[in-house]
Amino acid sequence: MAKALPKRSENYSEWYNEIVKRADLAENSAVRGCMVIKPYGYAIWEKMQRALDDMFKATGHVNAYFPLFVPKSFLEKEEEHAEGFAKECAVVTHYRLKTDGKGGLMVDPNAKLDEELIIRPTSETVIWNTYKNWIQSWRDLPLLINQWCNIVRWEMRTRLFLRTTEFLWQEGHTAHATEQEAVEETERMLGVYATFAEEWIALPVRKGLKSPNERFAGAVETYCIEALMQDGKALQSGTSHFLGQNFAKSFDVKFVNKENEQEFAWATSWGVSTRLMGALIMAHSDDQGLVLPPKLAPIQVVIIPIYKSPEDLATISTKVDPIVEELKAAGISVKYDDSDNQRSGWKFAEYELKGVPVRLGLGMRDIEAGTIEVARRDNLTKESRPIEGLVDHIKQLLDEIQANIYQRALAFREANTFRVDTWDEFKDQIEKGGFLLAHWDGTPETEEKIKDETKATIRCIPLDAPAEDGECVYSGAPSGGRVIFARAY
RNA sequence: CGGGGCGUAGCACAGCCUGGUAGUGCGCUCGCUUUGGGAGCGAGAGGCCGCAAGUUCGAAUCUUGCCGCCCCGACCA
Repeated sequence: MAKALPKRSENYSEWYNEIVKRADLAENSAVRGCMVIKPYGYAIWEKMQRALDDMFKATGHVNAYFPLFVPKSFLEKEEEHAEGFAKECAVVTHYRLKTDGKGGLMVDPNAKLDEELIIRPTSETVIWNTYKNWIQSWRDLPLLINQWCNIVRWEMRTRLFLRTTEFLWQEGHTAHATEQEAVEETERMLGVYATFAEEWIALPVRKGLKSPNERFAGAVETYCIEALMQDGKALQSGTSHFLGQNFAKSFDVKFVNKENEQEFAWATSWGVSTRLMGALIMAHSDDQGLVLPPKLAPIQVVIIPIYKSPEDLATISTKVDPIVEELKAAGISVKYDDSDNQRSGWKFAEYELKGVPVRLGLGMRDIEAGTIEVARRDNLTKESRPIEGLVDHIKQLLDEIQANIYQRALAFREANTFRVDTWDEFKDQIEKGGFLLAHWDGTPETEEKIKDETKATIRCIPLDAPAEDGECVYSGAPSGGRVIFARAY
């Protein structure tokens, strides 16, 4: 018997790593900090990409592609941006190798680049350098572009999907004629991310603003969605930045407005990454493995035959084939696993590990009775029901599972969101995890001290927070509303 | 870059302290029996014990150096 997964409650981090590995999502590569996304994991990512891309298109965006390399001089143009990213950049300094005469290779010292190239940690600079040529008049605006690509951030420590040296993401970069339009775009895309998280990943998120400390380097305002994982830690799942005119000024992107005046363009940028895969895994999975929301499952329904002889299998297959066809015709992705190299019990466990939302089991006993076994991954229940009307039932069931895992995650978050009013309560509760709603005096100093003492950061200032007078949980200074504190990934 | 740990079969590990023929489980191959929740029994195949030097009659084991990986911190989506 294969080794059981570590228990979620005992060693969350090991449990997470095992699921990633055993469900065939990804593995560490031989390259430092980089990950190999395996076909099954990539299939889920592709579904995310497709859904997001449709949402971007529906909001007027188009895709394009910009270079991987950022000349150093580009990166240094926006001062805060440069400072924020300087510490985590991979730098290309040479363009050629040569043989060293001992069977190895060495960097050719004669092939030093005049200007170093940074492997993009994000593309604001390359893109705004290009936008300079694309934007002349208010008629060129808004410019609504997205790119799907890889980026590199040289982090000290990495974790599969949550933080890898290289990762996949999309980054939207838009230019607008007015501040208001840009702010609206920033908020619109935050809304798109929240909708995607909730409707597709079944992940409830809190929308909010980052505190100045946590703001994106070079942004005027950073909006984010924050989710709560099952171990009580927060995961920043997407960000949308209002960049003001910072990049337009740095890259001299001016347009002539309707009043015939020169004006700097207003910018936004927004991104989500393969980190969403980490969110998906951590939010829903259990001690049996991954739990996939039906909308993102590469295989929504798996059918497993239970048989003793090849003759039985043939009989079962005759019964299964039309079911497969009907499910496909209904737009449901289905796999009939009639492979003969594993026993049915093994297959049950395997597809549970991989998070397949619905499993159908069909054996000779069912054939005599005209029934089929329907098992749900989300709550691990199963029932025997007539084959009659199966497809409609499954359609409904998939919707129900999607809704159920969302509700479950929401209930978890609500049960782990606490209003905290004293510093003692704060210190006590932060050890147990969860979102802490507390008053904050609005100063970076207080935020920093809280972080030093408890490792908790302000995840966001919620957009829907009601105004509420109170006293800062740390300093006692007056505060106009509660913010969300948590320990974060 | 600091603090800890680990490199032995495809994978997970024991053996090391106290030097003496290379082990276990999973997986793999073959056979028989099984098959409604990760099958059982039997027989096999598979190793430069991370690399290098040293000590010794003899090193997986002791010593030194190097390389690699993991965990914890600093960094961070």
